[in-house]
Amino acid sequence: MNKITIYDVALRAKVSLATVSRAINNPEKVKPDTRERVLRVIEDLGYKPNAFARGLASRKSTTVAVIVPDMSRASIAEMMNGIADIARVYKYSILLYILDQEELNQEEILKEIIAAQVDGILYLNDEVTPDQYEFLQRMRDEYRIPVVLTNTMYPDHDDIPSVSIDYEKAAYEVTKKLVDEGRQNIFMVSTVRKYMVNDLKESGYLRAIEEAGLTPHIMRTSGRVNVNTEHFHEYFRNHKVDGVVAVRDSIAVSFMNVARQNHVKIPSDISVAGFQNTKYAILARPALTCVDVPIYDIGAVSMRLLTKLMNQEEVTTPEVILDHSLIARGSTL
Amino acid sequence: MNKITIYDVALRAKVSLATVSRAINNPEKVKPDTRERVLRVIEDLGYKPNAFARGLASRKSTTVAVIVPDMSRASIAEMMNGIADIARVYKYSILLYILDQEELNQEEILKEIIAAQVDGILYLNDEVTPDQYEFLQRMRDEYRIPVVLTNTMYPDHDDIPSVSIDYEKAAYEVTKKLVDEGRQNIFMVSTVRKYMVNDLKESGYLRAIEEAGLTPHIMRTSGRVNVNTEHFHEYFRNHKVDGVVAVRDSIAVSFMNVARQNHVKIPSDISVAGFQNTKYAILARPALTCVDVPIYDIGAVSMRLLTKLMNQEEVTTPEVILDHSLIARGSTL
DNA sequence: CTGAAAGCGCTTACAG
DNA sequence: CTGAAAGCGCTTACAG
Repeated sequence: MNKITIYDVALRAKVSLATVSRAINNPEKVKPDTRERVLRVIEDLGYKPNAFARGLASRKSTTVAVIVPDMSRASIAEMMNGIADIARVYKYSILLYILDQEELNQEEILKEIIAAQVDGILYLNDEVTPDQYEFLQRMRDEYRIPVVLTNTMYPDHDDIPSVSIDYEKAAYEVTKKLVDEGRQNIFMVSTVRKYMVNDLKESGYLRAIEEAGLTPHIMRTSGRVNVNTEHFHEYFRNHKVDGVVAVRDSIAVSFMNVARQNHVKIPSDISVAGFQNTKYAILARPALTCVDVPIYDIGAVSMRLLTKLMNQEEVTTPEVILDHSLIARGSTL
Repeated sequence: MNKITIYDVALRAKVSLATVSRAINNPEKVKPDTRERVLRVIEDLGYKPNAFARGLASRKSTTVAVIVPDMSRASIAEMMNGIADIARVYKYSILLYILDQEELNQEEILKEIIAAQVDGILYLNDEVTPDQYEFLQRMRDEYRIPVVLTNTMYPDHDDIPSVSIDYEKAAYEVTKKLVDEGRQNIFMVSTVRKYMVNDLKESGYLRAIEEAGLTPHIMRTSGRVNVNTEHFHEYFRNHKVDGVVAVRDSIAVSFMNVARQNHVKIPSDISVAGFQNTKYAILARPALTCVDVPIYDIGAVSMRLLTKLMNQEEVTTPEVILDHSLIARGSTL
């Protein structure tokens, strides 16, 4: 067992525990001489402060809670990488909370997070309901825990900082691309549930469509492949379509598959574009035109922003917008 | 702030703190009468034990470390769902450790995990090097922390429990399917780095090929799409291929794309199969035949197994093998 | 710049 | 079945 305590270090370095503690946490408050001696002993003994004792005494945990919906969406995994890398740099541990769909136990999770006494919270979710936003506000106001929204935002509020791209603009740009190709019947394929970022994508789409004097068509489908396949087939029977902007790559690919089954050629008959630039887009044939979202960076930047908040540093821009780009591939002209 | 402590509860319930503690942790040691009274007060006050104080006093954290390579592989995200669901049932928190490729800081992470005093470790990684295995053995022997290998195993050792499917058998079965179709030049597309489970897949492949009196061809490529695309093109110039078993769905899909570029028809000219049954397999055209790996279950079962080990319960089978199945789709005859 | 001491909020033998 | 008390391993005013 790792029995080495701060006391062992103090004994060996011939100082008090207080000094050992300071050498670790406030090195500038210790004379360079003794500091070095202490640090050497720490090294020699392989001493590592007990996280519980430290947490109990300091009321700080150097732990952040990462709250995610379910992890099955590829983008979240990549975001986690960005978060984890930066967390390591700043020596924070990550406590993972996965929200199941029902979210019945929201109150329970709140309590858990409080009990864990995390220093900060990263909230990764496309969807932020008013309830959830209020929940996060409570976390911040009542418990003084900084919160950052990662890859999402809440409309008309900037009291909780967020890191994201300009989804409205991105959607406008992709849609505009299809308009410029001369497409007349451009559909947006969005999701049934109300996702905040998808709302933004819809607005961007609408802006481009209206600007071009075309008629908007928003089709809401499920994220699940088997469900939306059925849905798409119906569409081909009843609608004229020559352009599609899907809110996710996988939905776009799924749409292309159905289009092909209906003997529609891509991109000559229909232009298709997606969002995220995942492996789905790259592996599809034709490869999918899409908005490239810097997912890793969004994770990394939001973790960095959170560290600033946890250190009470001044944060000037509560809403960080990262750059995106449009990647043209074979699914459009 | 959440100022409610065990002391507040004791005061209100007119008992000592010891009794409150027992009512929570060893309810059977408290008279039903008082127990109920205490629990009611806990409920009323919304009391939640401070995790640090508890951890410090009990030397138990009710936290498990989940060590994962990088999260970008879809399968791991799904496994995390299984882990998280079961963890919640048994009231364990999840501390996430993401290993970067280099793993230079392995020793550092070891120390971190020790300092965090986790009660158990779940090790998710296709690859287990001798170094890493030794590291895990130390965790278990020196620090008495139970460890479970999730979706991997270490050959010829069963001292660290594992949960997985029979990859050798699965690979044998897929390969056998291609053999039964009459394919003569069946390649296995595996990865450059030595992944334990991929070794097992290779053995299964070899067994089926040898049994059929065919010549084995194992091609090792990179997991990255742009790299292996190049690689595959070369193969078409230099080899006769009529069957391919890839160690991952995405590699199989990537191979199909290159095959099509080389004017090869699937499945008439080449049968292709993959592993995992991810969304890549479902979205591909033709849809990919593959081994369905019960990824969620592997996560859930290994977490459950870990809880048993942490409670010192008897564990009879150190190597849990879950069922897999073969899903035939359009990429094979 | 350093040390002695209190205290963080629990758990757990030890008595009774 | 219950309570008093020690102790888990740190941090942090407070003195000096």
